[in-house]
Amino acid sequence: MRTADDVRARFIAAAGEITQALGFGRNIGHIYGHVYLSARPQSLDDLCAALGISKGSASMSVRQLEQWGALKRVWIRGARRDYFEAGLELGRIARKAAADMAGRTDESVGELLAESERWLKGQRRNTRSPEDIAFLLERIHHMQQFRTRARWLLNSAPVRLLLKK
Amino acid sequence: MRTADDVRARFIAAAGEITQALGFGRNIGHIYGHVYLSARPQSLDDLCAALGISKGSASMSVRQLEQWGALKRVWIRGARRDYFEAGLELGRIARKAAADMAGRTDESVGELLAESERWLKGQRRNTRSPEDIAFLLERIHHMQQFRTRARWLLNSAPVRLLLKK
DNA sequence: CCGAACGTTCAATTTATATTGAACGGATTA
DNA sequence: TAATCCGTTCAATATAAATTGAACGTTCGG
Repeated sequence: MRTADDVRARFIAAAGEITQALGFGRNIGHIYGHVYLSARPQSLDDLCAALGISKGSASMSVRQLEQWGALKRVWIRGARRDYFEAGLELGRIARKAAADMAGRTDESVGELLAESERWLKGQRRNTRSPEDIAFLLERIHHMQQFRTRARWLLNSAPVRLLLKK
Repeated sequence: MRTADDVRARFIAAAGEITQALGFGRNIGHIYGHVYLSARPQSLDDLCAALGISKGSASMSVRQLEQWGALKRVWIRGARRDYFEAGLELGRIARKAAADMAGRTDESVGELLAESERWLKGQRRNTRSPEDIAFLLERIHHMQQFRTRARWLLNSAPVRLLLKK
């Protein structure tokens, strides 16, 4: 490690590996890492030039990062381009990214569980395998309980504390 | 929805979509869903037959699920096959899966940050751009603080409470 | 208006990842 | 010891996802 840019390069590469391992491509991490270590706001073209990525990818990645609060658009007087600087509330960013990931699925699940429960309860009388129905009901309830606890956790004090800032 | 197996099928399909969206393939979710809704322990061949997946995939998936505590091996008297039943401590399972995901990267990051910090501190005197060095140091520290807070959160009481059971 | 500068979109492509299935080795039984 | 039954491994393949880049619409400046 001989220059400040070496520090940047390694940090950015590591950020890319992390976001890749987490299932958002490399570019997301590269972009955030680059802006995070930039003292001045960066334009889309800056990102493309600095990281060697396409404008299309930069545009889409930037939007996702914005939704997480990881990038903020800043307006520079009399400039036509958009500029971005890094959001620094890492906890909140992590929370939004995680919610983004989990949320893709979660909504439909509640409905599925409720519907299954309803049907199973209706079957208890007229089935030839009441034990099986009872077993399934038990499992559905078990799963619903977990979902309740998980929701509670997300609203608990310590979690909120970390994720505010 | 006309039979108990319809309930199973939809549950299993949903589980597969979730694990897929989370970046572990579909089979992981299918397998756990199937065993979770099975009253009796399941063998590898049971899984292959019920889900239409290969033995290789079943073997690998089962191992990962075991590491998360999502499946437990049970021995059945005088049987040569391995049998599996579902672990029901969903919180703990989720935690381990998340740790598995995050942990792939985390270790090396601490080292990278520490090394960067060391180098930057050594440069403060003999550089031509002291402001840039100072800026990078600030960001590195900011990131380290977040990591500290995140670790603290994972050991906090409410999180432990949810994840025990 | 016209032309250039930008950001966005999306089909095509590349890249990464999950999944398969044939080959292998250990263990059990005859 | 040979034959079979199982689970595992890993190179090949199939599948999913990220990334590109050309085409497009909009906005701004001249």
